[in-house]
Amino acid sequence: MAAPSRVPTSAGTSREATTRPSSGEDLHIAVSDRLRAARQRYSTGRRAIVAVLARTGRPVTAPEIVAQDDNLSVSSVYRNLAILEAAKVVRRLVTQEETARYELAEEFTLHHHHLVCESCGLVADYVAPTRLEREMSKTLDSLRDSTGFVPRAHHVQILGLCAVCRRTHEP
Amino acid sequence: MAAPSRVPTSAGTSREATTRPSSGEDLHIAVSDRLRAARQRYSTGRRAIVAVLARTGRPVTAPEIVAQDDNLSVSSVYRNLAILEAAKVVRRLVTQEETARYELAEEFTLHHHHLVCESCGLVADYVAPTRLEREMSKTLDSLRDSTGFVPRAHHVQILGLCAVCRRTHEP
DNA sequence: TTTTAGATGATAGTGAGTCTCATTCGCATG
DNA sequence: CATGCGAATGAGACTCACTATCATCTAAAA
Repeated sequence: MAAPSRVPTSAGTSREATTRPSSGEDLHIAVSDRLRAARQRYSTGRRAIVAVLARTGRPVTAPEIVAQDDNLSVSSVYRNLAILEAAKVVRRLVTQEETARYELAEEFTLHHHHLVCESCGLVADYVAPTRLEREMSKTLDSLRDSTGFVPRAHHVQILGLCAVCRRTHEP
Repeated sequence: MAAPSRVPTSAGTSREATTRPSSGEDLHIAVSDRLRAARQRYSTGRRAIVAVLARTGRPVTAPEIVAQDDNLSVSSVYRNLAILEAAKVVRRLVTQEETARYELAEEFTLHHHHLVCESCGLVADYVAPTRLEREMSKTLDSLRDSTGFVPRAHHVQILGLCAVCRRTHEP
């Protein structure tokens, strides 16, 4: 498949659009607190992973993280991503491609969804209109009431063609 | 992870809820037409795969398909699933688990989304309220207009606890 | 019946993700 | 400062979903 490593400005969402001002040292302090609450240390390797996630500003794969920092080993990255996910610091998400992607948890960003380009694999953040989110909340409430399923989170993927591929490749 | 092979009645959606009356021989005729349009044959193996998908009524993995029919080989199942997907007969979807799942395309079912149980991995079909779908359509329209991204499809995953796991396991 | 394109399946290969375990780090004591 | 100890690390073996190869087989057309 094509390399999905491109800046997501094409989809109209700017790189920092979904990142709160807690981007700098505040982020690391907040993450540290959260890990301490989970009785986990904020080690150098974990800090490096969080730094990559914050710097990139869009979901990245584990191999990409390893490639971006020579000091990170494969096994440690996977182990620490699992720990960070359990501590609700990062969120693991899957798209149509074969590799899982990771991003900072929504506490450190805005509630958002994803645009997935079916041609190049680009994954861009997308903040949905309030009206849609409101309707989604109502739906989840009634789902809980009318069935036994207890919703905890929802995730919308919008598949299509990003602006670049639309011009470049297909009609 | 837990075995995700259980009947989805627990989530309030019955097994056939998302399958149109074209379940019987009509289904195979429609699929045959679609394959012919794609210049592909409706071979025995492909018919067997479609039969499994229609019979199961919820997304299944490739290994599950192989296990359900002794006459199917691994390589043929994967090859034919790819061909059926290209011909828009089946749809490939991914969840939080590591394995991809396949279901009949929406032309042969109703437009629906998925409830994913975070405890046992169950994936159940879910038909959303009209109001939500209407709001989603509006959102996609404005997305197309305001950004360069051209939406082609959307997919909602609702993560949570199914009725069974809610009673059995966690509080 | 012959031809031939397409379908099949055994098998080897790829790569993401996991497990193991010996080593090292970091923090807290004596 | 030294020592101890649990947690973190990383190299590498391993698992498994998925793909590529290729010889064989099937079935539609001539």
